[in-house]
Amino acid sequence: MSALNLYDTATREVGVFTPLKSGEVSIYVCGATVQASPHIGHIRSAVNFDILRRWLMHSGFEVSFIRNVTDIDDKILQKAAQEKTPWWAHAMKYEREFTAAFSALNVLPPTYEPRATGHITQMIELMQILIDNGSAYAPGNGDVYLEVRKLQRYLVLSGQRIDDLMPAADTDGAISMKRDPRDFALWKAAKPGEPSWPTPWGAGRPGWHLECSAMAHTYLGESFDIHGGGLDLIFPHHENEIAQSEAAGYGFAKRWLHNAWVTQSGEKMSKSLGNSLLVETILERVRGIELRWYLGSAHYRSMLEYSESALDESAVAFRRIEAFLKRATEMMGELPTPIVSDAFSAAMNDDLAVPTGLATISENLRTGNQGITDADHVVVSKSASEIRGALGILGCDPCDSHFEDKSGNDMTHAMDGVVKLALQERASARERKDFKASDAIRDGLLALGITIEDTAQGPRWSIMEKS
RNA sequence: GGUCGGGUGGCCGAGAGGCGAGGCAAGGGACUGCAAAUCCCUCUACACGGGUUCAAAUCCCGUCCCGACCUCCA
Repeated sequence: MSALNLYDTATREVGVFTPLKSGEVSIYVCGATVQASPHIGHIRSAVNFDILRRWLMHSGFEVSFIRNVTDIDDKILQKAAQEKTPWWAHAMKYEREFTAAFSALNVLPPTYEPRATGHITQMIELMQILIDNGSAYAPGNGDVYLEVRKLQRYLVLSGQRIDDLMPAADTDGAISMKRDPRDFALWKAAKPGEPSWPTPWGAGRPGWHLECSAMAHTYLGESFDIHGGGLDLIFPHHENEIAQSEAAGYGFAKRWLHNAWVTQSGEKMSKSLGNSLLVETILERVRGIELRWYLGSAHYRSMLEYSESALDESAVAFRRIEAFLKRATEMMGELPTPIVSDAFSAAMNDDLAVPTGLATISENLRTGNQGITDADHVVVSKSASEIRGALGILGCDPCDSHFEDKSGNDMTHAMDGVVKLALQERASARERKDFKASDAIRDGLLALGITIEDTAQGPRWSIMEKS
């Protein structure tokens, strides 16, 4: 089997992935700033990195997966003030929404999920190092800045030059205490009424995502394998993380992965544009597993142009796969064992080429369906196993216990009996060629959301999924 | 202005020098009492103009168009 190749934003090239420690992979992904409800763009990012994680685990790696929660920032304070709720209550509310959305989409919980507010000590330690070695300065107004002109390297991810950057909007001309307008805040002095934590340089709160540098260091060490996040974090968020960490002498991330957006009419989904689609809203239309299938089906570096028809089409395609697995299971009398095929592996090893991987599912689906028609157990078993194996990597295995109905009032058995009684009536009507009566039964069941299919092995019924 | 992506059939979406991924839709067919489900067949493409090459969707040059980032967006 071929080795895993991954893209690296820093080099803009796909190359062989070799972890720092053999057999182990450390990943830090920028999670949510919990200031509002999650939209499908946020969750796409989580799904993409979850697929990476599952693939690494399948490939035999021990994966440490850290995904942070930024629970203190300007927008959280601003929105909490608008809603007249304490900032921490605001943050917690949305953190729960994110957690619920992750769970609904079968995103594995991270190995650890550190919150910014729980790591102020580590941030102070980091700032102390940066001030001591001359990389950062505290001009006395309570802020702490990183001096970008002193950095050995800066803007290595975005490939820009400091002098090409547009003047920063936050410099406020003469008021600025910065040595250079491009210097950025590691720590921000508290304004009256704002929450703050004491430091040697004054009370305040984290600046440019200092928490990510501090927490990555705390849980993954000075160097780690992969840092992930959305495309829009490249600059300035990730550039600043690199600057803060490298100035402290850390090796930091060896590889950078960035996922592309979900767009609408070609435009990025964002709250400011008013075109964001909340996960909650979409889940009224399709099931979590279907939304995940949709979000995961595009290559992670490609924009995913959202439309209702594309979502619906994708859900229908997924149900076809599900229906096959169900029929295959009925035919074989047991769940197919998941097997990851060589073709699917090759696709995943090529920078997680999910779309190419999906082609292998389509091919298996076709041969598998033919196998059912031919009652060929060997063919059906192989196809079903390979499909299940691929779906498992994508986090969309319908047999995954995560997607089981946990309501506890499973009426399937009773229902099966009732429907079979109706089907017996229909069968006898068909025997006496009373198709009017037999169709009436079928239509009646259909009206209740139960579809009937006549197969060589007799009729089978299923409940239509919501759509 | 700087930086980075992208333009592939009716639609979605891979590929990155030579064998036309795959899906959806459409049309035809098989199966069926009719359906449904399933299978088979058919169709169409690489934004534009040059160039390199035996061979270009793929490499080079130029043009047009779209998008993103440029100090707190996934």
